[in-house]
Amino acid sequence: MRRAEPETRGEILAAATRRFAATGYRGTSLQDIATEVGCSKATVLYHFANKEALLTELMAPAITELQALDAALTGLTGRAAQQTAADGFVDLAVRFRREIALIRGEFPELLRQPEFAHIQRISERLRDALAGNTDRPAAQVAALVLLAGISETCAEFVDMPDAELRPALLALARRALEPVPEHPTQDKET
Amino acid sequence: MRRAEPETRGEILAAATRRFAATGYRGTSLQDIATEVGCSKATVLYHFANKEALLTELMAPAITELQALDAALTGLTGRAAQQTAADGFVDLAVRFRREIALIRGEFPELLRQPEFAHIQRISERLRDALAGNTDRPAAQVAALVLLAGISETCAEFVDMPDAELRPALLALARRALEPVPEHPTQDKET
DNA sequence: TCAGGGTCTGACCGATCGGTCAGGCATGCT
DNA sequence: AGCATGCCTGACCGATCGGTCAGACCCTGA
Repeated sequence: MRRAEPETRGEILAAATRRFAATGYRGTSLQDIATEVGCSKATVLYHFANKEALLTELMAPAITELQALDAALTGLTGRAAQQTAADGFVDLAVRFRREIALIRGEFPELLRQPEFAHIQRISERLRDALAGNTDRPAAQVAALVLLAGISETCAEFVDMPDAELRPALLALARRALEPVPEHPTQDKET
Repeated sequence: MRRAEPETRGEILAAATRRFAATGYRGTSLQDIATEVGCSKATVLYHFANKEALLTELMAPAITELQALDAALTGLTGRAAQQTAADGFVDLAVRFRREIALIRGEFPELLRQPEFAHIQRISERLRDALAGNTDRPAAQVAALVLLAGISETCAEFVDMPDAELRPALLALARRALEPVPEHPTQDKET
């Protein structure tokens, strides 16, 4: 199966995207991807060092922007952190719906691997920000429900237009988030 | 490793619960369970027909109550359906936190198997009820965010006392759910 | 004493997984 | 022509998976 142009790499990426989205990362074998492309499994491993390299390349843009959101969050507290986190996360989730769908359900498990430890930490900071940097259980619960729920919903509604999905999520987040005081922990006002 | 009393079966169930909760259903091998119990893999398969039978036995009580909630939903529409679904689902999610944690993340995949097709249908009806039986995207989005978010949150906060978790989730659900007209489909007013 | 049934096990099976490797083929440079 | 290089492949590897099976062990009842 000789190919005229060296587009194989791109085709592998595209096929991997489809298969990961359909059956998950763990549920997709290199053979599955190779079959969909129409090449051999060895060819897939010629273009990518291993299965994980495929996933990381697919997720790279999303991770970059997630880190940017995390950076934008530093220094913010209370309501400001809450709103920045909510708006920023909804935006990311909507735009990177496909990427979220790729690792659907396998998020907790993938995060446990050391390579993704920093993402784990980012998502924790995101949760704290959404909770307005409060330890109050109700705020933590609301923050986690939103984070997890928005991710899953975006993965589920891959075909809904951005213009419908985004405002619906933003409105929901505004309704759901508990208002918090401006200086939450041990607040004395500066 | 002879055992004095025939408690092996129970020990296997307990070990399976711990392992599934720690590394997921797919991420746990029969050998893992056998090692934790201190018996052979063959013994696990002597007491349970196969791996799936272990899971279904673990999930049976939760599934039964989920079906009961589904039954209580029939005939209800609009606000009544919304509130019954929200209260009922929060209650189930809180009480069966451990069971949710067992299949964490693998829900979509497990649902795809024909044995669990009826649960798939129940969760769809639950989502419709939470949305107040409306097709409006905003309502469907809110319903799915709540369903997925509450499940994940309960699985995450396994150690939070019911008395804290339940009211936090109920308050959140009440805030998050869009009010819907009483007779939603083909509505003209509002 | 012996038979039978419940419990448990090691050895084994076929399938599938991610990954390796030596080599084949086409192309383009020298 | 000869050679290097990029692309691709079949054959193969060790590991692990869920599951099977013949038989060993122990207890009980006749």
